[in-house]
Amino acid sequence: MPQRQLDRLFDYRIPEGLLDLVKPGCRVIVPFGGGNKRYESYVVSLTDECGIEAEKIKDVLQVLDEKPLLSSEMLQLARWMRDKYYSTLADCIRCLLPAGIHMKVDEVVRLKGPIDPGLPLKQKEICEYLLASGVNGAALKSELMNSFEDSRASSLAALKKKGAVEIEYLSEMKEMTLKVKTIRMNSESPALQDALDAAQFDNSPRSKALRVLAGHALPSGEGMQASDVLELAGITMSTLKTLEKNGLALIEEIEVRRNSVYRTEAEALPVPDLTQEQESALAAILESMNHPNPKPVLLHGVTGSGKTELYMRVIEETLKKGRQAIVLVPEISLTPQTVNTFLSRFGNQVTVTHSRLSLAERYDQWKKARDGQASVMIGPRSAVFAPFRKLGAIIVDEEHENTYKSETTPKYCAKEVAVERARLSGAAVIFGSATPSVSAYFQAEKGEISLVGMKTRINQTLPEINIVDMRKELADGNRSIFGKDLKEALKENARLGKQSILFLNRRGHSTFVSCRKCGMVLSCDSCSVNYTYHIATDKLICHYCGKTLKKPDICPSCGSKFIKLFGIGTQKVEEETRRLLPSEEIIRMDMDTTSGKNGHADLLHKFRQGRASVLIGTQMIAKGLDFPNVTLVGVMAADISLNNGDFRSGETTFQLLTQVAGRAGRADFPGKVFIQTYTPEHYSIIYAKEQNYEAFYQHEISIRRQMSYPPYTHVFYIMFIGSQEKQLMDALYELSDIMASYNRNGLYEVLGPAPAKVSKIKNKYRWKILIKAVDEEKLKSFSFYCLNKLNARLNLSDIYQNFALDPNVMD
DNA sequence: AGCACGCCGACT
DNA sequence: GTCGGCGTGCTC
Repeated sequence: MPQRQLDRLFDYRIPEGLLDLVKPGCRVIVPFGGGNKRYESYVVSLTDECGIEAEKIKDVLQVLDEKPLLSSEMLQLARWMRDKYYSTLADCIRCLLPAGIHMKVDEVVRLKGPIDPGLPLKQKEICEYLLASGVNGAALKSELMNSFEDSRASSLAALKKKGAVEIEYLSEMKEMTLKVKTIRMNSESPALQDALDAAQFDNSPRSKALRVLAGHALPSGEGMQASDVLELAGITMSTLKTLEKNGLALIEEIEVRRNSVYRTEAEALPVPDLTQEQESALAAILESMNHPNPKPVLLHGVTGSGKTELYMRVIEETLKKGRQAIVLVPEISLTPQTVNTFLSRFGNQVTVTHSRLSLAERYDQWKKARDGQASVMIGPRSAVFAPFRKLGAIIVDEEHENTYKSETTPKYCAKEVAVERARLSGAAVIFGSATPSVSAYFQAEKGEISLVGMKTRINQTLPEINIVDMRKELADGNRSIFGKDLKEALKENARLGKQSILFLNRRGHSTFVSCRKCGMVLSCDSCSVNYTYHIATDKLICHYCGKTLKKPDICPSCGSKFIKLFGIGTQKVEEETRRLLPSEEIIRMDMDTTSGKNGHADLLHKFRQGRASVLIGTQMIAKGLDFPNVTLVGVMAADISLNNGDFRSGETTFQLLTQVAGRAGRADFPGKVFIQTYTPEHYSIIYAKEQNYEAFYQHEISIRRQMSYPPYTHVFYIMFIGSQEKQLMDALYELSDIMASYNRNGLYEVLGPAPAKVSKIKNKYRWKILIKAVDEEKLKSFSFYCLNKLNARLNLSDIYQNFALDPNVMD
């Protein structure tokens, strides 16, 4: 059961007939609780004795698996995850298994005889419903309960007690398909045109929904994924349901077809010879792999140094030893080209998972790994759970990417899981990146992981990188979003028939405040984090400590009135680019233009084919893409990612700019990069220009030390969610008092309470407290000690309490 | 979290 | 008396 209060093991008796079938790692169905409700559950271990009175113990009812789904190693991994990520064992086990194998146990209510006319009204209504809508007087409990306005739980219980109805359980495999809700406009509806016209003029959820639908309508009349519409329009499902009710739209459940993109025969690629540098890097990796419990390796190889070829060699070695390998990649770089590289070398030993596989296909891949039909699994973070028997190596490509942290419970980090899993099975872990995360490099410095470096580019020249000081452009009277040089370069590139990419690394909705004259960015003095502007309240808020202030009208540093909110979006860039290059084809790629099934891939394909000369987009076009004809890259506003209100902003900016620089120009055509910024002296920008990781790291790590940020400290994150804001605040202020009183020697720094970045979701308020400390274990025990005190003092049963250690996003 | 049990007011 | 509303505590 995924509830914290129930997160323990329960003992069951195995009836005679099932004795041989129940094995650790199998799923069984057991009765649970007073009502003996049936649950799918996992057998963790078998024993002859337990400390429970014999009469309390119930029987296992059914065994669901012939072969265990979980090895003892995986069970151990699940237990480790529970402790590490404050989750329940059941949630962790579920996370290790492929989605779609789970059993659904339907509860059916059956009427046992004629209806007693003397029954109270509510109970009689239940019986009448069963008689009228049920099959042979039986109906699904969920449907029964939903057909009444009020709650009938106690009435049903009364009927059960009297023996007027009984509950039966039907277990069946969930259908092994992925169904997706889609919505499309109902072109038959006479009211549709009027509704669309009216939708142009306001911002009601309904109008936003209609605009999104109209904007993405396909001639084929195919529907859009409902989840995409919700995201694009910023609305909820109920709005769409209303549209359907009014006959303006149709909602359908559509089955995701079996996707065979990666089933194609791999094109044979030549096996390249290793360079001197690759040879010695490989030797170093293999040498460290030969230890019985190898230390993880950080492979720091500049862009184009041939990391992938090294991965292949490591996998070859692993397979030779009769062991298996996992390759983790960010979902976005899981392109057919990447996959083809592995397929061409390892053929049908390779299996690939990705988010667009149907549930059945994911299950197939999972079984292949378990049953030894595949030896190499490539996939995003969840591939770290591939059920190999003798795992030999886990490779984590683009180790610095934040996609390795899961945002749903259990909030695991695939990199951490990889290390633990490798420890359990004596496998090697290789982290690869051109711009390693500060934390990984820090671990390498401390000797916790071994560092292997590759500094030479094969077949690649570094583009010319120019930093454009936008303050100077403004002083020179240039108010355009393009600096002079970038403008000229864009025109020149178009004239030469070459392609250009423009980046606007803008993330999230909130924006920062900066002075266009002196470049000063308003930041909180107690957290050294930039203030975030909230349009709803017209105030600046520090997301770490919660300090709030009014937006100033003049710059506190130089007194100029050019103080400005930074919020240019990709649309604005597109508009200006069209004005600059009226005869060129331009593609804009962002959340608004890539919603469809293949929106992303289609636009990239179009650009690759040369059917457009400028590509404008957000981060999504920065990662792992390689366009040979692109010779110019412009970063429109490097400051946006530099000032996103997170202590990692320097790191992410450096990584992004370094990646971007790698996009321009390959061997034959040297490229040009323009980085536009209001803070050209920022170390992230300067070192990215120099492509000097080492210098960047030294600078960054010294700031982390000074400011006590990770990796020098750990941050424990507590979020309370509830419908009464005052109750949340009171509870968290109480918690912060408790923490203050136990924090006599100042080992822990308590920040907050503060509202979460998204302070209200679905009418539930969200407030948080952050605690910083050097020692991870002490931090955890201190936090939980104080939380226990708080829970003993106040009744917080209607508050949802959420915890995370060093989370990816501090929302 | 569910769900039963148990204690209390409203209504036949 | 009996029904059903809600608070409390248990679940092998």
